[in-house]
Amino acid sequence: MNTKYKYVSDAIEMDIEGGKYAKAGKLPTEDELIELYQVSRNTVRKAVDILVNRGIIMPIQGSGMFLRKIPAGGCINLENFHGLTATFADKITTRVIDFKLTQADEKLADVMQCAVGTSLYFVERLRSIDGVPFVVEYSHFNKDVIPYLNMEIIETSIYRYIMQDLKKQIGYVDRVIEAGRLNAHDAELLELAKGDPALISINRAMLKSGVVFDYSIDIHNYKETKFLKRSNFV
Amino acid sequence: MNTKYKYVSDAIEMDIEGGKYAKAGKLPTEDELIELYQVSRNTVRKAVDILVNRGIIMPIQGSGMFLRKIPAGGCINLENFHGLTATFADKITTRVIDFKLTQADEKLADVMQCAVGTSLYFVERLRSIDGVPFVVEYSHFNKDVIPYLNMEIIETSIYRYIMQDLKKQIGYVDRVIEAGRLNAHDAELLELAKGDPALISINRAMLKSGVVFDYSIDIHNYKETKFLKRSNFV
DNA sequence: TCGCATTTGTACGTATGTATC
DNA sequence: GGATACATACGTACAAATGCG
Repeated sequence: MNTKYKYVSDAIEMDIEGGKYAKAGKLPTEDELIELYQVSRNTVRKAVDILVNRGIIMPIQGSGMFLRKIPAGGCINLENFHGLTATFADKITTRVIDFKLTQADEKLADVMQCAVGTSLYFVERLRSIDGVPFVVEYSHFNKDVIPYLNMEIIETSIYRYIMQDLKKQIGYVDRVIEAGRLNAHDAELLELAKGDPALISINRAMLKSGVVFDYSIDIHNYKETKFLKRSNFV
Repeated sequence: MNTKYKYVSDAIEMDIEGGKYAKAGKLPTEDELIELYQVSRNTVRKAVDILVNRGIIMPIQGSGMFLRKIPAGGCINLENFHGLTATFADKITTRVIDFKLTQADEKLADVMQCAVGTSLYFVERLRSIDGVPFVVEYSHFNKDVIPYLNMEIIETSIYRYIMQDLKKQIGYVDRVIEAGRLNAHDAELLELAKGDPALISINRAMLKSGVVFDYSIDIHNYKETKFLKRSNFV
């Protein structure tokens, strides 16, 4: 089910990343994009809206649609979907610490909106970027949604597997971000000291149908991680 | 310049907050909202889109537009604009630590996209919620945009002053979130210990015209602060 | 300073597709 | 399979901000 606006949005984004509009610092006008992609104005505007919401461009009435400058130092853009693989792509290495089948206890059943006893995959992974330990991820996946997982999948990207192979559409992600202290276990994995600060992200991911399929706790290396959040107001 | 979609969006949001749809757990259908507000379908959809992007509702095709549950424990929603006053409203007290007129040095001129030597207001504030120290904010405001500030304004909400009194429209906010350690000064203000973890947010705010008017560094009490980020995918 | 062209923003209408119930 | 409800996509017209002459 491919849509025109998604196609246009992706095409524009790739052109931005390819540096096509870097010199001008702005996109072509709406009329030019209409001509270029042979779609209606609404479709161009819907495509552009996606990029606006992701903080990539900044339209200014009467003037144009300007590229937003990228802040220094590999931030994880919270609008990008599963930040890590989107931001660092091929630089990531993953070490699987634990991988097993479990059952939802009461607390997990509550946050994952499933029955107590539902089969869950539990995965603990250490992910490094250019060899530097970056984040310890404790993940729970609902086996009703993701019937099968293996080492190869969890060593690369589970999200890609869900979308490309299982053909399921990810709809919504809730993320709570806070700071805390490292326990001994996480500190060792991240090559930091027990009691050091930690940047913690607790995530709940849902399909378009609203079904929760992932609940995970990410303990980030505070020296290496920055989150970027860009907002637009109406 | 009041728009219909903003009116409808605000109206729906107030109804949600007032608990009008809590029992059903979902909004009226698009057709019902069209009838209710006497606007076109596109306008209803645009109004609803705002709430979707803010993570307040979750439309599911063929089914309805469902309310998204609010996570426990007073998170600051990163989609809400200037989180603090939006989230905690009347519980906030502000203590002004420092307030002076300065000039942009090279670093500030760079991030604020103004000339070196531009007049800036510098404000240091400690904000508490229900008497608990919550965040130390170090803010720089471009005096070309905000020609006048006084104690009363900085003790309440500068953003409200900009919008309601100066009638300027806030367009974009960039926010970088990281964790670090408290220095002695901030620790004392937050009633924590030097070296304790800190949740740090560094913000740049722009008007709709793209002019940067605020650059601020917020040092949050890590025991009290949680950020909430909700995303939708296409 | 004024006016005009450019460019994005708002609002309406219509038709058809697609997922859910 | 039919009804319901959200999603995509086309079109039109006018408003509002910017920028240039």
